[in-house]
Amino acid sequence: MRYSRQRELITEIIKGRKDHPTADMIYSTAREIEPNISLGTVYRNLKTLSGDGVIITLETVDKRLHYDGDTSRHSHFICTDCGSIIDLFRPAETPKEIKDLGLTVSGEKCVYYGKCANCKK
Amino acid sequence: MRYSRQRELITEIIKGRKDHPTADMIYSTAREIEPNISLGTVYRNLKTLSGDGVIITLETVDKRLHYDGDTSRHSHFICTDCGSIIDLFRPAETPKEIKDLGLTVSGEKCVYYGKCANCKK
DNA sequence: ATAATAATAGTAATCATTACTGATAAGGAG
DNA sequence: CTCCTTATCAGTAATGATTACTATTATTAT
Repeated sequence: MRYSRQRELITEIIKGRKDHPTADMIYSTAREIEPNISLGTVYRNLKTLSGDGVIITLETVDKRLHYDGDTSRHSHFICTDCGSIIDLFRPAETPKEIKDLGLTVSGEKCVYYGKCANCKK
Repeated sequence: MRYSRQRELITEIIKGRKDHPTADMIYSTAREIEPNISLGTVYRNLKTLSGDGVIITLETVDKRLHYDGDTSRHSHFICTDCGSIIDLFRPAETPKEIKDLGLTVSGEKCVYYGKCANCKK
Protein backbone atom coordinates (compact mmCIF):
# COMPACT_ATOMS: atom_id res chain seq x y z
CA MET A 1 0.00 0.00 0.00
CA ARG A 2 1.37 3.36 -1.06
CA TYR A 3 1.58 6.31 1.25
CA SER A 4 -0.99 9.04 0.76
CA ARG A 5 -1.32 12.35 2.54
CA GLN A 6 -5.09 11.94 2.57
CA ARG A 7 -5.06 8.53 4.26
CA GLU A 8 -2.55 9.80 6.79
CA LEU A 9 -4.84 12.72 7.60
CA ILE A 10 -7.93 10.54 7.93
CA THR A 11 -6.09 8.17 10.25
CA GLU A 12 -4.86 11.06 12.40
CA ILE A 13 -8.34 12.51 12.69
CA ILE A 14 -9.89 9.25 13.89
CA LYS A 15 -7.05 8.36 16.21
CA GLY A 16 -7.11 11.88 17.65
CA ARG A 17 -10.67 11.78 18.91
CA LYS A 18 -12.38 9.67 21.53
CA ASP A 19 -15.89 9.65 20.05
CA HIS A 20 -17.28 7.57 17.19
CA PRO A 21 -17.62 9.81 14.14
CA THR A 22 -19.37 9.03 10.86
CA ALA A 23 -17.71 9.31 7.45
CA ASP A 24 -19.37 12.69 7.05
CA MET A 25 -18.01 14.07 10.30
CA ILE A 26 -14.50 12.90 9.40
CA TYR A 27 -14.93 14.40 5.95
CA SER A 28 -15.81 17.85 7.24
CA THR A 29 -12.91 17.84 9.69
CA ALA A 30 -10.56 16.70 6.94
CA ARG A 31 -11.68 19.53 4.67
CA GLU A 32 -10.53 22.10 7.21
CA ILE A 33 -6.96 20.90 6.65
CA GLU A 34 -7.19 19.51 3.11
CA PRO A 35 -9.90 21.60 1.42
CA ASN A 36 -10.02 19.52 -1.76
CA ILE A 37 -10.23 16.09 -0.20
CA SER A 38 -13.08 14.11 -1.69
CA LEU A 39 -15.87 12.35 0.20
CA GLY A 40 -15.18 9.27 -1.89
CA THR A 41 -11.59 9.31 -0.71
CA VAL A 42 -12.75 9.39 2.88
CA TYR A 43 -15.08 6.44 2.35
CA ARG A 44 -12.49 4.44 0.44
CA ASN A 45 -9.82 4.94 3.08
CA LEU A 46 -12.16 4.25 5.98
CA LYS A 47 -12.95 0.94 4.34
CA THR A 48 -9.27 0.17 3.78
CA LEU A 49 -8.29 1.15 7.31
CA SER A 50 -11.12 -0.93 8.73
CA GLY A 51 -10.10 -3.91 6.62
CA ASP A 52 -6.54 -3.59 7.85
CA GLY A 53 -7.66 -3.44 11.48
CA VAL A 54 -6.38 0.09 11.99
CA ILE A 55 -9.84 1.30 12.96
CA ILE A 56 -13.16 -0.31 13.87
CA THR A 57 -16.48 0.03 12.06
CA LEU A 58 -19.65 0.28 14.13
CA GLU A 59 -23.17 -0.32 12.84
CA THR A 60 -25.43 1.68 15.14
CA VAL A 61 -29.15 2.41 15.22
CA ASP A 62 -29.02 5.24 12.72
CA LYS A 63 -28.26 3.88 9.31
CA ARG A 64 -24.77 5.33 8.98
CA LEU A 65 -21.52 3.65 9.84
CA HIS A 66 -19.54 5.02 12.77
CA TYR A 67 -15.81 4.62 13.16
CA ASP A 68 -13.69 4.05 16.23
CA GLY A 69 -9.96 4.77 16.31
CA ASP A 70 -9.56 2.70 19.46
CA THR A 71 -9.00 -0.89 18.38
CA SER A 72 -8.51 -2.29 21.88
CA ARG A 73 -11.13 -4.86 22.84
CA HIS A 74 -14.10 -2.99 24.29
CA SER A 75 -17.88 -2.80 24.01
CA HIS A 76 -20.32 0.05 23.55
CA PHE A 77 -23.44 1.38 25.19
CA ILE A 78 -25.88 3.40 23.10
CA CYS A 79 -28.45 5.62 24.76
CA THR A 80 -31.79 5.13 23.04
CA ASP A 81 -32.88 8.61 24.12
CA CYS A 82 -29.98 10.90 23.20
CA GLY A 83 -28.04 8.56 20.92
CA SER A 84 -24.75 9.02 22.72
CA ILE A 85 -22.22 6.21 22.45
CA ILE A 86 -20.34 5.25 25.62
CA ASP A 87 -17.26 3.03 25.68
CA LEU A 88 -17.21 -0.01 27.97
CA PHE A 89 -13.61 -0.92 28.58
CA ARG A 90 -14.35 -3.96 30.70
CA PRO A 91 -16.32 -6.09 28.24
CA ALA A 92 -17.90 -9.41 29.07
CA GLU A 93 -15.86 -12.48 28.26
CA THR A 94 -16.48 -14.28 24.99
CA PRO A 95 -19.12 -17.04 25.35
CA LYS A 96 -17.58 -20.48 25.80
CA GLU A 97 -20.30 -21.82 23.50
CA ILE A 98 -18.25 -20.54 20.56
CA LYS A 99 -15.49 -23.04 21.20
CA ASP A 100 -18.01 -25.88 21.44
CA LEU A 101 -19.43 -24.98 18.04
CA GLY A 102 -16.01 -25.03 16.39
CA LEU A 103 -16.02 -21.32 15.57
CA THR A 104 -12.95 -19.11 15.38
CA VAL A 105 -13.49 -15.54 16.56
CA SER A 106 -11.52 -12.73 14.94
CA GLY A 107 -13.56 -9.82 16.23
CA GLU A 108 -16.61 -8.87 18.22
CA LYS A 109 -19.11 -6.07 18.45
CA CYS A 110 -21.16 -5.92 21.61
CA VAL A 111 -23.61 -3.10 21.91
CA TYR A 112 -25.90 -2.53 24.87
CA TYR A 113 -28.95 -0.31 24.55
CA GLY A 114 -30.73 1.65 27.21
CA LYS A 115 -30.77 4.98 29.00
CA CYS A 116 -27.65 6.87 30.01
CA ALA A 117 -27.34 8.49 33.43
CA ASN A 118 -28.38 11.88 32.05
CA CYS A 119 -31.50 10.71 30.26
CA LYS A 120 -32.71 8.72 33.25
CA LYS A 121 -33.67 11.88 35.16
CA MET B 1 -53.14 -0.91 17.18
CA ARG B 2 -55.66 -2.31 14.73
CA TYR B 3 -55.51 -5.84 13.45
CA SER B 4 -54.27 -6.32 9.91
CA ARG B 5 -54.04 -9.47 7.87
CA GLN B 6 -50.73 -8.28 6.46
CA ARG B 7 -49.05 -7.71 9.82
CA GLU B 8 -50.34 -11.05 11.04
CA LEU B 9 -48.81 -12.76 8.03
CA ILE B 10 -45.46 -10.99 8.42
CA THR B 11 -45.32 -11.93 12.09
CA GLU B 12 -46.11 -15.56 11.31
CA ILE B 13 -43.41 -15.72 8.65
CA ILE B 14 -40.69 -14.41 10.95
CA LYS B 15 -41.75 -16.46 13.94
CA GLY B 16 -41.97 -19.54 11.77
CA ARG B 17 -38.35 -19.59 10.70
CA LYS B 18 -35.13 -20.01 12.61
CA ASP B 19 -32.85 -17.94 10.37
CA HIS B 20 -32.46 -14.18 10.14
CA PRO B 21 -34.19 -12.98 6.99
CA THR B 22 -34.05 -9.52 5.42
CA ALA B 23 -37.11 -7.44 4.57
CA ASP B 24 -36.79 -8.61 1.00
CA MET B 25 -36.79 -12.29 1.91
CA ILE B 26 -39.85 -11.81 4.09
CA TYR B 27 -41.50 -9.85 1.30
CA SER B 28 -41.05 -12.60 -1.28
CA THR B 29 -42.37 -15.26 1.10
CA ALA B 30 -45.33 -13.05 1.94
CA ARG B 31 -46.18 -12.57 -1.72
CA GLU B 32 -46.64 -16.32 -2.14
CA ILE B 33 -49.59 -16.13 0.23
CA GLU B 34 -50.70 -12.50 -0.25
CA PRO B 35 -49.73 -11.67 -3.84
CA ASN B 36 -50.57 -7.98 -3.60
CA ILE B 37 -48.77 -7.20 -0.36
CA SER B 38 -46.53 -4.19 -0.77
CA LEU B 39 -42.85 -3.95 0.09
CA GLY B 40 -43.59 -0.73 1.94
CA THR B 41 -46.09 -2.59 4.09
CA VAL B 42 -43.45 -5.16 4.97
CA TYR B 43 -40.94 -2.47 5.96
CA ARG B 44 -43.51 -0.50 7.93
CA ASN B 45 -44.65 -3.52 9.89
CA LEU B 46 -41.15 -4.83 10.54
CA LYS B 47 -40.39 -1.45 12.09
CA THR B 48 -43.55 -1.52 14.17
CA LEU B 49 -42.99 -5.09 15.33
CA SER B 50 -39.40 -4.29 16.21
CA GLY B 51 -40.44 -1.20 18.15
CA ASP B 52 -42.98 -3.28 20.07
CA GLY B 53 -40.36 -5.90 20.91
CA VAL B 54 -42.12 -8.64 18.97
CA ILE B 55 -39.06 -9.20 16.80
CA ILE B 56 -35.40 -8.14 16.88
CA THR B 57 -33.55 -6.07 14.30
CA LEU B 58 -29.96 -7.02 13.47
CA GLU B 59 -27.45 -4.79 11.74
CA THR B 60 -25.00 -7.16 10.06
CA VAL B 61 -21.99 -6.73 7.80
CA ASP B 62 -23.99 -6.44 4.62
CA LYS B 63 -25.85 -3.17 4.59
CA ARG B 64 -29.33 -4.59 5.00
CA LEU B 65 -31.25 -5.11 8.18
CA HIS B 66 -31.93 -8.69 9.27
CA TYR B 67 -34.81 -9.72 11.48
CA ASP B 68 -35.01 -12.33 14.20
CA GLY B 69 -38.29 -13.75 15.44
CA ASP B 70 -36.63 -15.15 18.53
CA THR B 71 -36.66 -12.42 21.16
CA SER B 72 -35.05 -14.47 23.91
CA ARG B 73 -31.69 -13.12 25.06
CA HIS B 74 -29.01 -14.54 22.81
CA SER B 75 -26.00 -13.46 20.76
CA HIS B 76 -24.92 -14.06 17.19
CA PHE B 77 -21.87 -15.27 15.33
CA ILE B 78 -21.35 -14.13 11.75
CA CYS B 79 -18.98 -15.97 9.45
CA THR B 80 -16.87 -13.44 7.57
CA ASP B 81 -16.37 -15.95 4.76
CA CYS B 82 -19.83 -17.27 3.96
CA GLY B 83 -21.92 -14.70 5.82
CA SER B 84 -23.97 -17.25 7.71
CA ILE B 85 -25.47 -16.15 11.01
CA ILE B 86 -25.30 -18.59 13.93
CA ASP B 87 -27.28 -18.22 17.15
CA LEU B 88 -25.43 -18.32 20.47
CA PHE B 89 -27.94 -19.22 23.14
CA ARG B 90 -25.52 -18.97 26.04
CA PRO B 91 -24.46 -15.33 25.80
CA ALA B 92 -21.86 -13.73 28.04
CA GLU B 93 -23.17 -11.88 31.05
CA THR B 94 -23.70 -8.14 30.85
CA PRO B 95 -20.56 -6.19 31.92
CA LYS B 96 -20.71 -5.03 35.51
CA GLU B 97 -19.15 -1.77 34.38
CA ILE B 98 -22.60 -0.71 33.19
CA LYS B 99 -23.93 -0.55 36.72
CA ASP B 100 -20.95 1.54 37.81
CA LEU B 101 -21.63 4.06 35.07
CA GLY B 102 -25.27 4.44 36.08
CA LEU B 103 -26.63 3.04 32.83
CA THR B 104 -29.90 1.13 32.44
CA VAL B 105 -29.82 -1.65 29.87
CA SER B 106 -32.99 -2.48 27.94
CA GLY B 107 -31.44 -4.56 25.19
CA GLU B 108 -28.20 -5.85 23.79
CA LYS B 109 -26.71 -6.94 20.51
CA CYS B 110 -23.55 -8.98 20.71
CA VAL B 111 -22.10 -10.15 17.46
CA TYR B 112 -18.93 -12.18 17.12
CA TYR B 113 -17.10 -12.36 13.79
CA GLY B 114 -14.85 -15.07 12.45
CA LYS B 115 -14.86 -18.32 10.55
CA CYS B 116 -17.49 -20.99 10.93
CA ALA B 117 -16.56 -24.68 11.17
CA ASN B 118 -17.26 -25.19 7.46
CA CYS B 119 -15.18 -22.31 6.19
CA LYS B 120 -12.21 -23.21 8.38
CA LYS B 121 -11.35 -26.21 6.19
C1' DA C 1 14.55 11.34 -14.15
C1' DT C 2 11.19 7.93 -16.01
C1' DA C 3 7.82 4.61 -16.21
C1' DA C 4 4.22 1.91 -14.03
C1' DT C 5 0.32 2.20 -11.52
C1' DA C 6 -1.83 3.23 -6.84
C1' DA C 7 -4.58 6.82 -5.16
C1' DT C 8 -7.25 10.97 -5.83
C1' DA C 9 -11.07 14.58 -6.99
C1' DG C 10 -15.25 15.07 -8.77
C1' DT C 11 -19.30 13.23 -10.22
C1' DA C 12 -22.72 9.70 -11.46
C1' DA C 13 -24.94 5.52 -10.11
C1' DT C 14 -26.77 2.14 -6.73
C1' DC C 15 -30.03 0.38 -3.72
C1' DA C 16 -32.01 -0.35 0.88
C1' DT C 17 -35.22 2.16 3.23
C1' DT C 18 -38.66 5.83 3.88
C1' DA C 19 -42.23 9.07 2.51
C1' DC C 20 -46.29 10.12 0.07
C1' DT C 21 -51.15 9.58 -1.78
C1' DG C 22 -55.49 8.02 -2.87
C1' DA C 23 -58.02 3.73 -1.80
C1' DT C 24 -59.44 0.12 1.55
C1' DA C 25 -61.02 -1.84 5.70
C1' DA C 26 -61.07 -2.35 11.03
C1' DG C 27 -63.97 -1.59 14.59
C1' DG C 28 -66.59 1.58 17.72
C1' DA C 29 -71.03 4.35 18.04
C1' DG C 30 -75.70 4.70 17.13
C1' DC D 1 -76.71 -3.74 10.61
C1' DT D 2 -75.03 0.89 8.79
C1' DC D 3 -72.25 4.86 9.15
C1' DC D 4 -68.09 7.20 10.31
C1' DT D 5 -63.40 7.83 11.73
C1' DT D 6 -59.00 6.83 10.74
C1' DA D 7 -55.36 3.16 10.84
C1' DT D 8 -53.48 0.52 7.33
C1' DC D 9 -52.69 -0.59 2.68
C1' DA D 10 -50.84 -0.84 -2.44
C1' DG D 11 -48.26 1.40 -5.49
C1' DT D 12 -44.93 4.57 -6.55
C1' DA D 13 -41.71 8.44 -5.88
C1' DA D 14 -38.09 10.30 -3.07
C1' DT D 15 -34.16 10.02 0.10
C1' DG D 16 -29.55 9.52 1.41
C1' DA D 17 -25.59 6.80 2.69
C1' DT D 18 -22.35 4.36 0.21
C1' DT D 19 -20.09 2.72 -4.01
C1' DA D 20 -18.54 2.91 -8.82
C1' DC D 21 -16.44 5.29 -12.52
C1' DT D 22 -13.00 8.18 -15.06
C1' DA D 23 -9.62 11.31 -16.17
C1' DT D 24 -5.84 13.23 -13.51
C1' DT D 25 -2.19 13.31 -9.97
C1' DA D 26 1.38 11.51 -7.11
C1' DT D 27 4.19 7.66 -5.10
C1' DT D 28 7.93 4.76 -5.56
C1' DA D 29 10.89 1.17 -7.71
C1' DT D 30 14.29 1.04 -11.34
